[in-house]
Amino acid sequence: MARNPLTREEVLEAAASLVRRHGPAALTMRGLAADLGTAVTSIYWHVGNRESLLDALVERTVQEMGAVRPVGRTPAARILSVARILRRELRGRPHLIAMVHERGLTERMFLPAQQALVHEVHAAGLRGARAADAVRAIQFQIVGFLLVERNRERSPAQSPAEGDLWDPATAPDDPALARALSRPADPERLFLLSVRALTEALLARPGD
Amino acid sequence: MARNPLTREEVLEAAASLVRRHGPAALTMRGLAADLGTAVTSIYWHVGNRESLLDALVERTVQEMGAVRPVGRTPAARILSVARILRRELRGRPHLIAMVHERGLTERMFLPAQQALVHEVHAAGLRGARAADAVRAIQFQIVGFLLVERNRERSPAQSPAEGDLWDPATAPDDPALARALSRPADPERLFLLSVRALTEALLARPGD
DNA sequence: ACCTGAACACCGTTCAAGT
DNA sequence: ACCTGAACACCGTTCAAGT
Repeated sequence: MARNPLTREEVLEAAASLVRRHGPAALTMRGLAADLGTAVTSIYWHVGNRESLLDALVERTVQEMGAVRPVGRTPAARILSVARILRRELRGRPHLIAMVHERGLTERMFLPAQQALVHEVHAAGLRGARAADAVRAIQFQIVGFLLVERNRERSPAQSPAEGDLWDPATAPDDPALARALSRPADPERLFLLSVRALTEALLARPGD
Repeated sequence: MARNPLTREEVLEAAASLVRRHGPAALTMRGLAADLGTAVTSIYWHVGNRESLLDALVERTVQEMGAVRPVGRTPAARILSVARILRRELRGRPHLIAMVHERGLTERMFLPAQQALVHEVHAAGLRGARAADAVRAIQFQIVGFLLVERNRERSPAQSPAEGDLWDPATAPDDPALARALSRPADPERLFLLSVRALTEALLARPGD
């Protein structure tokens, strides 16, 4: 029955794996103890309580999102690459990202990306308060889009579906638009299109 | 001890009030029963169980978000007014909106707004797939921004704070930018600025 | 320093019984 | 048709006791 002494790291690892696979609701202290083959109360010795266990998982996730390396020739292209990188990272950890969001740490998670954006906006020639606005607008745009997209994926069958509302009868004067809106959106395309449009408007804007 | 017979509507009202004030975690079946002065089990007769009670609250919220009346002279102005209206509505029900989001119904909640956006984009001269893209990009932008903003508000003291990262030592070549980023963002200003910039880029873009 | 089982207060839910 | 209390299985957490 002897087993290596339990470590905090083991607890976190098992908990993270549980959350990754089945979401935070599936993480019960008793279930986790069963997974680890220890008494429930041992876990408390290592991580305090459930709340601080979740905090630790969130903290881990925030750290993991730290690396952002923009690529591309122009500032606009490099900004777009930041968007692309963030999208990929986010989509790999849906439950953990949701937990970061619930805890109000979404912004902190994106600070490294913000630094990258500052650099690019600066390279594009923006300065001062105008540069700050551009950085924040793009940051909000990227993060916001990804939150909406995640929601859409997890979403149950929608009723009424977008399609039901946009059949030709509702918009008789533009069947192509009705058709486009009744098809599911391609999120990646829409994402890149949106970031590109916003970036263009923000970088092009001259001083007033 | 006689009291009017409990109704489903009463249960929903009491539950909604509880959630509005203290969030969904504060809604326990036993606590709700105590508020209503009935046995816990009566509630089950009226609403099934906790899950479907929450579903009903969410459904209510989605319905309440139905009315959108754009105002303004130009399509761009009217789109901005839609954004403004949505922002106000959302901010009045933070907990309920979070629940809508958790249930993956954010999109459905915004269908009326989508219809309004279609109308405006159409008035601005966009047609077909291009119009559909513009509508969706703006919709994602608005919804996403509001989700991020809500997160920021609920957020605990951030460490490191934005300010810590953007002190003059970090960005020595643009003190005005460092200063701007170390001040808290003004969300309303940033929101309107972002929507305006994106709308401008999307409406101005000619066919290719 | 680390682990354990027993116990506590709290959940949501079911059910048989009442009127 | 509507309400009730008792009971069940499940939580997170504490604590005194072990090694």
